[in-house]
Amino acid sequence: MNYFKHFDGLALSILERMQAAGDLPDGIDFSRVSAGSPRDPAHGDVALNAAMVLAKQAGMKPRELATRIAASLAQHEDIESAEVAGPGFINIRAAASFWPARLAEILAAGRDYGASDIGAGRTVNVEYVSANPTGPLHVGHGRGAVFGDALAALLEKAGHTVVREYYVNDAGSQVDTLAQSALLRMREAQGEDIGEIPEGLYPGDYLKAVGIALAKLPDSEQTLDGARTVAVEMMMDSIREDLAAAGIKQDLFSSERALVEAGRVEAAVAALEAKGLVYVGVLEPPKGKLPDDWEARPQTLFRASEFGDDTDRPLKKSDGSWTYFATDIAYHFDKYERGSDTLIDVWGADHGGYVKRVAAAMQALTGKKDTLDVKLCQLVKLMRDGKPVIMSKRAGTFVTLREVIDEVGADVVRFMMLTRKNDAPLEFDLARALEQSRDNPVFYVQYAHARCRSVLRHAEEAGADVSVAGLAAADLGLLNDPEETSLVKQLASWPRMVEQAAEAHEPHRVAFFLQETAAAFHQLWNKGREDTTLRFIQEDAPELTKSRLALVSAVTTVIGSGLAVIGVEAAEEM
RNA sequence: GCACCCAUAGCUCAGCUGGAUAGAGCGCUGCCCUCCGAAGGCAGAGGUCGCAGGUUCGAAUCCUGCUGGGUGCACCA
Repeated sequence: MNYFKHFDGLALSILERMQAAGDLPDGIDFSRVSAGSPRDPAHGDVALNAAMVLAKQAGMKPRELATRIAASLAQHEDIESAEVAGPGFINIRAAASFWPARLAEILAAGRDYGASDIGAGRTVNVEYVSANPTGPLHVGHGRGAVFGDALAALLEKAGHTVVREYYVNDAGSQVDTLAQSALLRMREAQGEDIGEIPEGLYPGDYLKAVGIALAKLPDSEQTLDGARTVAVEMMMDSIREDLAAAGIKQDLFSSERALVEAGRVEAAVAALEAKGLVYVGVLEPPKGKLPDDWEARPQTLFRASEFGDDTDRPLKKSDGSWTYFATDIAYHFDKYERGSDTLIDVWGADHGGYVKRVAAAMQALTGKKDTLDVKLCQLVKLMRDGKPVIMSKRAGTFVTLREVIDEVGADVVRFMMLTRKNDAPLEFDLARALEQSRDNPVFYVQYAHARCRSVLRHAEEAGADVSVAGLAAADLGLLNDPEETSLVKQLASWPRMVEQAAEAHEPHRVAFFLQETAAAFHQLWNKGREDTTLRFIQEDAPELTKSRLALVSAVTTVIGSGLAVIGVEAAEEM
């Protein structure tokens, strides 16, 4: 249960009753009424803004209205008190039984705790990674991969049906370059001295294996077409291995080539044409510094500027073939027509300039403004002990995702990639990621979980029943220390976190929530060092011990549930 | 020149879609191991939320204009 929504609902039903009784005018807008947490926990458990938001429409003073709402709220069995404070806040204190009930809920739900139905089964398509099949994944791809994967899991937890998709750019000139590079490696494999790899071809050693494979094929398949197929297949295999090593799961690998061959581009452009949004024209030269080879020429254009883009955009190249943009329109339209009403693309920040035109095309085709949400991931700066790791594609020393995973492990990579919001650059320090200290968020969260497990093991050795069923039988009302209640509140806010992070498409919030939860637990733990009556295991008080073990168990549940969204294993021991 | 993103403690960053006295970590100062894991925790110092306006009961958050940084800017993918 999202308990904020619960109290929100209580308030709304009171407001509706007041309206029915004529105490509030009809047609009043309740949509801005919402429950939040009070700045100071001493104020109560939940703060309600209803009176301040509605005062003007109701023609009443905020505090006056608040007093009346509060009086009704205080009647409810879940509410111990409702007090008016400040400019018109209603501070609600939940009934004594409320928090133990949340704890019981956590224990009963297990790892599913936090699941929500706000998605209502609607289908969301999350497209991520989609790296060109021309080489191994690098660290930047890794960020998008983790982000997309965690977002997909988050949306699923919030009740959406999710399609996790990878768009394979297996058509176009980059793949031709790949094929040519592979053919060169084939000649190398056949014993020819190929010397330096010419400028414009891919120099990476990873293509040697492709060359060897090509050399084994019959002559009839040692063509550009054959090389294209083999190279893309082998590159995708290696990418899939990298993804598997990172624990990234994708349901669908869509082929650009297949899309083009199925005539989807013509269909999408025809759909735009039917709306009168395609024409042949000459674009203004770009402002500022002009490309050397710029020349005015007539092109087939899409009226992107009518949908918020800066200029109209070409659909055809000068040789008459489709632009990448045209196939991309077709691809996005295809995803939409396959039944996803929301499309999320996870891109590198270097594609930022491309967002508007795709969004424009989607708006033109669907008539809706917000079907597409593009999440741009900023650069990952790889560090070691505070010093940047030198990355250079030219020198062949660029760091692959695989290398980083091999060094620090997939769990660490996944967590670290979510310690910044997607639109901020991320510094990833390889040394710090393995450090066992407060500095290292992955460790800190894992440590909290391991500590909990350790307590439960100790209790079990001492003969306590730490099974979920055993703990559920505990008298959870015995947990009345403020530190304990505040930890329960933290745990109980997980369902709301899931909903908010899912709505905002921001999986990093889960990583921060986990750190806060871990901190709340470590805090309580250390309280027990100073005040022995606060320790979880009280030998002379088995009932109290049981209820405290239930709390500890709930901590493992919530941390485990959060880590599952990120795709990180919860540690039993460190 | 234009578009998008960013600007919050000395440093690295959160900030619940507009709420009350803006929060963590690192660093600094002083503390806490006879103990279920000190691989942790407590307390203190540290802020004109880049600047200037605007919107309203209320702005770090929304709008406008600046300043400073990042990214990208015919037909490439």
